[in-house]
Parts: sequence; structure tokens; C-alpha cells
Amino acid sequence: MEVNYIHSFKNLNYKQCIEIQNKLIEKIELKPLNYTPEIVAGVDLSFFQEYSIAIIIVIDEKFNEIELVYHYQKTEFPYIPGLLAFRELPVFLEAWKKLKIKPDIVFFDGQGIAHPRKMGLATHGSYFINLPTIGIAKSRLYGTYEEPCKEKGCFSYLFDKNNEKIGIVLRTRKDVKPVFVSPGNYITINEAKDITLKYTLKYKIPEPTRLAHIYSQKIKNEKFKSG
DNA sequence: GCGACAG
DNA sequence: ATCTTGTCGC
Repeated sequence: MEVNYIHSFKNLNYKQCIEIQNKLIEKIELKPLNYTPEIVAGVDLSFFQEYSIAIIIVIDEKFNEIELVYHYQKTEFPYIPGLLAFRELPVFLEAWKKLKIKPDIVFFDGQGIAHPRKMGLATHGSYFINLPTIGIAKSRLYGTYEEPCKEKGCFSYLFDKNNEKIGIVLRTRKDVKPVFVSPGNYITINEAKDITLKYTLKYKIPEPTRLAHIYSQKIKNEKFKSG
């Protein structure tokens, strides 16, 4: 798939990254999707020594795996809370170029707007691929919330310092720690929640991201260990 | 100054 | 994320 524009982030300092994020805030469009996604992609990265491996898995409504692409290159940006996109997007976008099928929406392993500057991985990534995105995080980065009830489907809202909703704490499985769902872009908070549940089977992590994680581990082992 | 802090 | 064994519970 095509990429809007891309440049390495490796020479940016902390302050410059924050400036980029602040400039992109005004471009966020949390508008209704107005259609039901049928082709969904999941993204995840794994790391081995100095390398980063990004994989993208594409599935249809029946969870059939339609396409899988990956790309690995040397890691060129450290993990810094709040700046995850600068570390992961460059690798992801190289894998994205190899993708033939155009998904209706993309699930990222991290936050969307549930971020100090509303610029989590999923939101930042949406500008490069021009598609709706959802952030699925296993833990909280930013925001306050009440604990949702224990049944599958229970949820509570995540709020920022201005008491604005920035995401949902969603119980995707009974008696299991909830996931933090937030829209990346071009979708609403509630749609992100509904679509996440729709793509969740018997595990805590919804299928797109869960499968992406499994394959990123598998490819890492094939390329850097046994194979 | 101190604590928090996606992957 | 990654390094790593067993273990409690459905």
C-alpha cells in the first residue's frame, strides 16, 4: 500500500518530537466511519538484539487470514514513553509498502488518542496510511478511569485532564484485566469499542493484534534464531 | 522535587 | 519489548 510520506525519526530530539505531535493534533478527525469494516489489519513489532521486526496481518470478517507481510531493519529510535510512534512507525511503514490488499481499518498495538498529546501510535500512523485506525493497548499510558464490571463487554470511559473522553477501558473477557481501546483517527470512540468487540473471540486481545503478535514472534524466531 | 510511564 | 520456571485456577 502507498504511504503518504516517510522520513526517519532517528535524528529528532525529544523536544522536536513533541512539536511534531502538537502540530498533528489539529488534524485529528474523530468522525463516524459510516460503514462496516470487512477487511481488517493488525500490526505488531518484535525485537531481537539491534533489529526491529514489523508484521501486518490482514483478515476478513470470518477471520480468514488474507495476507501477511513483514519487514525488519535496525532499530533506530529508543523506547520513550509517549514517543512510541517514532520508534515503531518507520519499520511498520516499510512493511506497509509490501501490502497488496487495502484494509478498511488497522488495529495497532498501543494507544490512539489516549495519549498526553492525543498522538499515540495508532493516531500518528493514520496520517501515513490515510485509513481509520484503532489503538489496542494492554495497559494505560494516560487518562483516568473507573474499573469496569467483570463481565465480557463491560467498559468505562477514559478521561483526560479536561474531562474529555479519550478512550474506553474494555473488558474483552470475563474476570480478565481490561484492554485500553482508543480511536486512532477517522472513527469515533464508541465505534472503536464495538469493532474491537466484534473482532474479539476467546482471548483478551482482539484477533487482529493478537495474531499480529503471534506472527511477529514466529518470524523473529525464523529469521534470527533457528532459520 | 516526586511519581508515572503504550511497547 | 525482552530476559525466563513454575504454578494457581477455570
